[in-house]
Amino acid sequence: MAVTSRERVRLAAVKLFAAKGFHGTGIRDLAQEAKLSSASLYHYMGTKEDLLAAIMTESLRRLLDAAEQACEGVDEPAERLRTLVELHVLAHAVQPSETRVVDNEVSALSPEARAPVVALRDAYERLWADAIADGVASGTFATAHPAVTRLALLEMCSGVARWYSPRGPLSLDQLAAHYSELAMRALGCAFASGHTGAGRCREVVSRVWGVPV
Amino acid sequence: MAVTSRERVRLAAVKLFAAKGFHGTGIRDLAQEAKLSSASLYHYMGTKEDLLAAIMTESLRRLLDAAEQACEGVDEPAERLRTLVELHVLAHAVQPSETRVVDNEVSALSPEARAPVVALRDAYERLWADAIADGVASGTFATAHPAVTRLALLEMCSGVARWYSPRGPLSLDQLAAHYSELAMRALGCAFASGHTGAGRCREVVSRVWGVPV
DNA sequence: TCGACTCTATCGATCGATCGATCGGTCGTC
DNA sequence: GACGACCGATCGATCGATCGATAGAGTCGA
Repeated sequence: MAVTSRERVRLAAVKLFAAKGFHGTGIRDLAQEAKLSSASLYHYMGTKEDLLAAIMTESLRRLLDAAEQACEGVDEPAERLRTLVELHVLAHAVQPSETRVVDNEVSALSPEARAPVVALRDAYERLWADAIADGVASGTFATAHPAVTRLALLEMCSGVARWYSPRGPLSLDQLAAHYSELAMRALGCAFASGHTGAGRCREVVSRVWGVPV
Repeated sequence: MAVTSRERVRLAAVKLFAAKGFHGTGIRDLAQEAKLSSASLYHYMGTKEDLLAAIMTESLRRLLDAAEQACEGVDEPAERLRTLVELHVLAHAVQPSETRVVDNEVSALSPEARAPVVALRDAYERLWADAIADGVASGTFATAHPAVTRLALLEMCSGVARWYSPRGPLSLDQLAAHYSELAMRALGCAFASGHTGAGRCREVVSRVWGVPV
């Protein structure tokens, strides 16, 4: 069989949790989407909350790995932040459902299940914080409140998952380049040296998420 | 009585819908928060969905009115966008629950209830689109994809409701000024003429939402 | 080669709990 | 005595989850 039942359950959950929310999605909705009975679902998962937590940690784990791979050897802070922005935007554009679940359903988790998810999220945001702090320290970036700027840029980039459509006028490359330009400008770094890492981001996204970019 | 039951129901709904989502909030949760029985709730509202729709339309109506008031007589595009950004950020900072419900729970509405909400949202975004288009036309702004930039800035500003705390290091004034600066930079308009409308935004927010700013 | 046995994948039926909503009331106040 | 405010009890529906069962594929000793 090309797609296992286990994979169908996961895909169904990502799709429905993103579209209707965790609490808005019933076990029977999940079963119908995965073409299984509601009882069979429990052969592949623990509780509904376990399923959500697994999706979130796996998705964040992938994003964190991808970001670390893409940044490897990129020392110049502006270049590193460009890479982070482009990777984030590409990930949110090619996996909007997954990223929407991660971004919107954290509050549906119990405190115990939430902790590891928040830890992964913090580790990921640390990459952004370090790149911005390095850029500020070296004089490349000029921003009065680096932490606020980081949050603003992250929210800006995550928003892509809420509206981007591949049928729209922008290609993924154009989208990533535009956001990277917005971020550089916001950081007072409009005339940064030529950016050469876009291809590497595409390659990492393609490999980590297994989709053509 | 200082606070009517009707107001308590509304406040309870905003608080709980923002914290746990529409589907994650039960009628009994609402009743407990509003200090009423679940039966009495229905003396003040229609269905649970009616309550959500009323909160969303009222909240968006207020935001749209406030934006129109704040922009009245502001002709210079950069100045107009600054005003919109500051108003949006202030509104999201002082009313995070309301704005989170508006931003996150649209998909919980049935198509019939959703239409007027989306129409209001579109009218509001039109103000942003016009300001950006005017600025691009007059050469004040430089952006390759105005529509994408508008979405990026809107998501960036709306994100404030997800993290801002008045106990943090930034005052509301500093927050609004910083976001307005980020937006101007992103639009390639870093050296815009002195901004004088911050006081007007504070006044409008204070009046429309009835809170001290 | 053949039964006996095990394991995986799946299901219909159903559990107790909770859901949103409604009923027929009881208060106090004007 | 009419009315607005409010509630205990309860409705049918749906919730997440579990039950015992079955069909089929693989395993293994005789």
